[in-house]
Amino acid sequence: MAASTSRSQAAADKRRLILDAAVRVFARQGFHACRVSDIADEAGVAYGLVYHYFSSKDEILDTVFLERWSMLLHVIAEVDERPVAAREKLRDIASFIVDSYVHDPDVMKVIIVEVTRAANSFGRTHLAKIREAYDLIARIVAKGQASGELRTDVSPDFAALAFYGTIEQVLTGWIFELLPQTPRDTESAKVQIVDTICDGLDVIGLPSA
Amino acid sequence: MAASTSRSQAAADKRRLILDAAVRVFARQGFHACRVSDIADEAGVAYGLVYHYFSSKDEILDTVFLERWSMLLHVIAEVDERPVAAREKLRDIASFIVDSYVHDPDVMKVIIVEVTRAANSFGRTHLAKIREAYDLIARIVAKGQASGELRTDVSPDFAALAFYGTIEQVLTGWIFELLPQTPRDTESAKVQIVDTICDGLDVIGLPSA
DNA sequence: TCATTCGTTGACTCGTCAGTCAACGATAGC
DNA sequence: GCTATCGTTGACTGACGAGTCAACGAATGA
Repeated sequence: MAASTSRSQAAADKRRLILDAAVRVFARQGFHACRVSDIADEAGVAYGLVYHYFSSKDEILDTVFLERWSMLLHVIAEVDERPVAAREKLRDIASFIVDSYVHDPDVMKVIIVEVTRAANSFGRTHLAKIREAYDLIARIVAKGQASGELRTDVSPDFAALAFYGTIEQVLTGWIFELLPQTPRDTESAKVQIVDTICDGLDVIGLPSA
Repeated sequence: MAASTSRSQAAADKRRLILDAAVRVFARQGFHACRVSDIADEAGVAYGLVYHYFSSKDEILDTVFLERWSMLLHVIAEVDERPVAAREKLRDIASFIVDSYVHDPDVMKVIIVEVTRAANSFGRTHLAKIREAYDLIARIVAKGQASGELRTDVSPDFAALAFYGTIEQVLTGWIFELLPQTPRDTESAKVQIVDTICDGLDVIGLPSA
């Protein structure tokens, strides 16, 4: 009847339904440990329908990762366009990632645990895409060094690794409940990440206090 | 005849042989992707013998991890005993881990890729053991804060995460060849890790140059 | 020399699960 | 109302691989 209930729209909704169910199942049981039937059950659809919308179990995870990672790359690139200090750019990126986790922990858990931190099995396919993020961050650092904001005795690549590594480690800490994650904690993490990294990168590091 | 060729000694050697072969296979193919028969083939023994020395495929990885991680915990605790500056302690720990990788990349690759960074599947079992390392590092930071060497506006737990996270990210970069790893690179990484983290932790951060 | 022990062998079993497929049924167009 | 389309169903298959087990044989000790 209405356009919103047309054949193709309903199909798109079902696809989304399966995708969202898959995220919950992957987050709960892990990609390898779960069965495709678990995803179908979680979504409330028949087993076969999963294969109507996706060609394989892998493709579901691919889709989940690419959807979100593309968003991240887009945000990093956009932040770098802004005419602000390098430190502020890094703060915005850290904030975006932390907020992404707070807003939807399951998706971030799946991306980190099953792709980013699983470069051996699944991440291998996406290594290039993951690397793009490192490179964009390294570029921000390089610009900061060129403008004299950041010290030059740490390579941009290394700095990007330390920056992203710290963020990922913090999210991992939350995911596995090694670190408290009250709204207060998640908010202060944004500051601590940038403070810790930047006061080691600034030409003259001064404690913020 | 000689004690070195006694029954029990020969058995211990075979066990070691299988363990070393498993490390190579895990590093090459990944824990999930390899078959137990691959390990047997690599070790040059019959399939069944693997199950004579280990009760399951999991137990092999357990053994590999625990052997090396216990060593790491021991070193961290020992370093903390030394009457030196916190920064020097962190430098020694970073050096030990980097040297471990340089000396035997396969073992470190397996531990990081299959256990440390796989907290969802396998690492879950070892979460407590992994956490011990964070806690020991956090204690070093806390002492450094108490003695006035390190700034106090970053929590020890957070600092430990940033420190270890940076190291792990660098090793991961080497493992997946995102980062150059000539002897010169690995040596300079030791310095860069500590510089990056500490000049953000020191009361007054000054570039080392 | 014979018997016992135990390291060693590899073919086999058995459960699991990704992916297939034939059939069903609701909607849309005629 | 009739037919074609296509979303939907779930039982089934085929491959794969962890773990078992019965039998073998080389040291050891009597």
